[in-house]
Amino acid sequence: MTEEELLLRQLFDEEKLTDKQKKIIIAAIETFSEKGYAASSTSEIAKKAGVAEGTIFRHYKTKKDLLVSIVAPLMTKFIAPLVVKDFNKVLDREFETVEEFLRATIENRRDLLVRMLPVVKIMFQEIPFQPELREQFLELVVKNIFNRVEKVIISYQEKGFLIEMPPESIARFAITNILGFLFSRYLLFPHLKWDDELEIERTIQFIMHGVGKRN
Amino acid sequence: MTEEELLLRQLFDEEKLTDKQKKIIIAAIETFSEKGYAASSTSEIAKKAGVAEGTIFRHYKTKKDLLVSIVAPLMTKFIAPLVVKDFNKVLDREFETVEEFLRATIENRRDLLVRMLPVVKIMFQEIPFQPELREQFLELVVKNIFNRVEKVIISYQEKGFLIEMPPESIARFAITNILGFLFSRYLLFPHLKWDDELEIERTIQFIMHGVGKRN
Amino acid sequence: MTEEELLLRQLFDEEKLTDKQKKIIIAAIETFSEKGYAASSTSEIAKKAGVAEGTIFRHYKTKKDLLVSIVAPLMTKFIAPLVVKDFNKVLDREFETVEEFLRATIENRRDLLVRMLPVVKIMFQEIPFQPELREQFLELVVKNIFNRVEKVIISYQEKGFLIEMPPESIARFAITNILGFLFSRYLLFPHLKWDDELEIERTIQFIMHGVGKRN
Amino acid sequence: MTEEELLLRQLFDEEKLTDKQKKIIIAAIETFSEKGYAASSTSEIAKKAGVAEGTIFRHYKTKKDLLVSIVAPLMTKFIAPLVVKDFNKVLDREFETVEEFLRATIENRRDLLVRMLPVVKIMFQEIPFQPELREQFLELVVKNIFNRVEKVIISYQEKGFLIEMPPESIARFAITNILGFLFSRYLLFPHLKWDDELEIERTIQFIMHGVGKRN
DNA sequence: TATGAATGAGCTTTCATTCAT
DNA sequence: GATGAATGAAAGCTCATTCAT
Repeated sequence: MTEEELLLRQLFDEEKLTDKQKKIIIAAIETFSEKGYAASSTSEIAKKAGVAEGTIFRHYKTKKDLLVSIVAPLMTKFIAPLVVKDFNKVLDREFETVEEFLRATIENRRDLLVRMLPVVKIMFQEIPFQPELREQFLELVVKNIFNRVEKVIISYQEKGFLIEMPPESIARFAITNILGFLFSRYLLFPHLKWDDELEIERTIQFIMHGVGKRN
Repeated sequence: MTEEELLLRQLFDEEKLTDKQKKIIIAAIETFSEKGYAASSTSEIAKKAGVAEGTIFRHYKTKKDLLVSIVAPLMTKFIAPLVVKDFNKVLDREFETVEEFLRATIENRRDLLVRMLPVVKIMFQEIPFQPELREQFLELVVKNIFNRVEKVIISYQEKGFLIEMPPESIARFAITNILGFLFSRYLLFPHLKWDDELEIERTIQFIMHGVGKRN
Repeated sequence: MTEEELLLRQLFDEEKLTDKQKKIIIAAIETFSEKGYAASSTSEIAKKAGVAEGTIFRHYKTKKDLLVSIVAPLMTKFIAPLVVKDFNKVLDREFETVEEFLRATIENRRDLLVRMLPVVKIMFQEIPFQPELREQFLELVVKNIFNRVEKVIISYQEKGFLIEMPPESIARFAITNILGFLFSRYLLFPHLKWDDELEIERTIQFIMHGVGKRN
Repeated sequence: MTEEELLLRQLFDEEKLTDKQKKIIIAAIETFSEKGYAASSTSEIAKKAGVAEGTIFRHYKTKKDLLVSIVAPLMTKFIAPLVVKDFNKVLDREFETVEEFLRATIENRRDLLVRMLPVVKIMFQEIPFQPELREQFLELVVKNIFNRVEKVIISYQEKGFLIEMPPESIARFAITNILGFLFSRYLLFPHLKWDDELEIERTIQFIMHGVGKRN
């Protein structure tokens, strides 16, 4: 059992899901992620999950309900915690540079993030079309993350490691560049050859120093 | 007739499309952009275009053909030129700073880009699911743009305005941050309040100097 | 319930078909036989069968699949056995003339054959256009029947009742003339008046003695 | 230009058809023959004929009209004459055997018949479904041919070459066996290996003497 | 006369959803 | 709870036919 499946099962246990429900969710994640929500059929998901078509509708009133039931709890319980996990520790440590913080943050979470990419992919694919998800995303993820991240940023600004730009802008740039790398790497052009360590290092360097030459 | 429609019509004239074909394309862009490709029905597009459903299939053998016929020529004829337009002029000018170049590049094109956002949205929504589009995108847009952008970057590197990072990485960061802003601004959170000029300025500043403090 | 339907139901039971599937097959046979495969619509078949159109496609992936599913098993289970049924008995009997054998063979089977004519009609209508059916027909019917018929012919040749022509040619002539009568009678010109018994007798006479006068 | 095309063109000239009409008819024969009438589309015929779709409907009000326009004149002007051609000569000649008559009749016409098989195929495919064609066939071909053939048969009966069976029955058997051979050979199993001369000889022998042994 | 874009009815097929078992 | 046959609306697509040019 992979770490990802473990994580999902943890989640399942909290929700007290039956065995069939778990299989349905795993199959749905795989299918939605590969083909997109609209192009996925419930019959295909049922087949992949090894359950009857009717079983899906016993647990989820509609197909959209299945989508929301997958993405919503993962937004609350998984993605937000993933990003802000251990930030308190970081905040307590002294003399740490921002570079080290970023490196630790990215590297610690990269593997897991990669494994969760199917769900992330679904999330970003569907947010433009599902107002329900968009609002949940704003409420649960964006606000949550930005709040926590801003605190870290302010702390580093106070230590003189970061410029005086508004914390939410710094947060946006940091997140944009991390996600920008991950999206190029795993969603848009997974077939190209990538030197992951080097790209991460460059991303950190870029976030910190930009590309303008200091004279 | 909006400027966007004008632009489309320019494009149409080059392709010598009939009146109905133009209406179909406009309706398809609108529908695909609003609902995504898979969730759009040809009957809805036909209705919106004011033509019979059969007319769509007279011009485009399949629904996917319609998608590709919309996105592909816009990739070749519009998006790539849009990004690299006037780069030669820029390259000729002396004493110009990178900041000014970025500002000119972004501001010149922003309005148009915003109007073309429906197509851009379709492009990025469908690239993960349509290998055909992904390859065309790599071939027509990525290579084309990166080639041109790299020349500009090298020229600025020679003038001592940019650090010695590989040009394609600098290009990736610049594009990531510009698109990152535009996506947040227009696709993900169009409902939030934005101070566009300020955000553009900050994006430029960020690209140039990062967020690390110079001691 | 007619004898034909009884026969079909026998067949159905072996295949363990649901009630709706049986209705679909009966309706399909009727429709294909009346209008030909290509001119029959699935919606008409569904209406005639009293099921929803979707039900047809739940059981038969495509319309062609429905055609093949009707014709193929009837070729294996019905037509070949029909023709060669009881041949062993015939082979065991002594002193029987070929005329009596032909008369028994034709008369025994004529009623049933007439009732199965819809399926036979479909078979012969579609064999020129469906390579799949043609191959199945060759494999299941032609080889099977010719093998058995040849044995009978050789047995009668040994008894001195038949000339020394190759058995497969004799078989071909016999079958041609029997089918030729049945086709003229039931497919091409069913509206003409026919004296069936007389025509059968003449057919037998013709097969045995030809039309040349013995001097 | 093959003999078949020559024949068609002869026919065309009598009907004073335009060049496009001829092309349409040739294309329609080819398509109907390959796929059957219902499975052939007018657009495919138009493409094959090198004319616009509209052109077909300028000359033939409906698709069925095109079918009838092809089959009907060929029934009157071609098939009936083909079968009964030169019968008068035959009737005049003395001492000719039936075998020689059949051999001459079959062999003389076989090549041409083979080339006309597409039309013959269409005719027999569609007669069961098109009452119009069936009536024309009965009127133009069956009666015509049977009349002429019967005269020949009676003549040979008078000469003592044929048994006293009703002429129309003798005609039916002869035609059945000739067509039976040609259908097996060219429509049902064209892929098998055939020794044409031998089969024709056997067919003649069979028609004359049957398969019963003379003791 | 010939064209071919346009039509819309109708085709085959898919699919989310229901419900008797 | 679980099933899967059945549904029927709607999907993508085809095609004979029309008509302005």
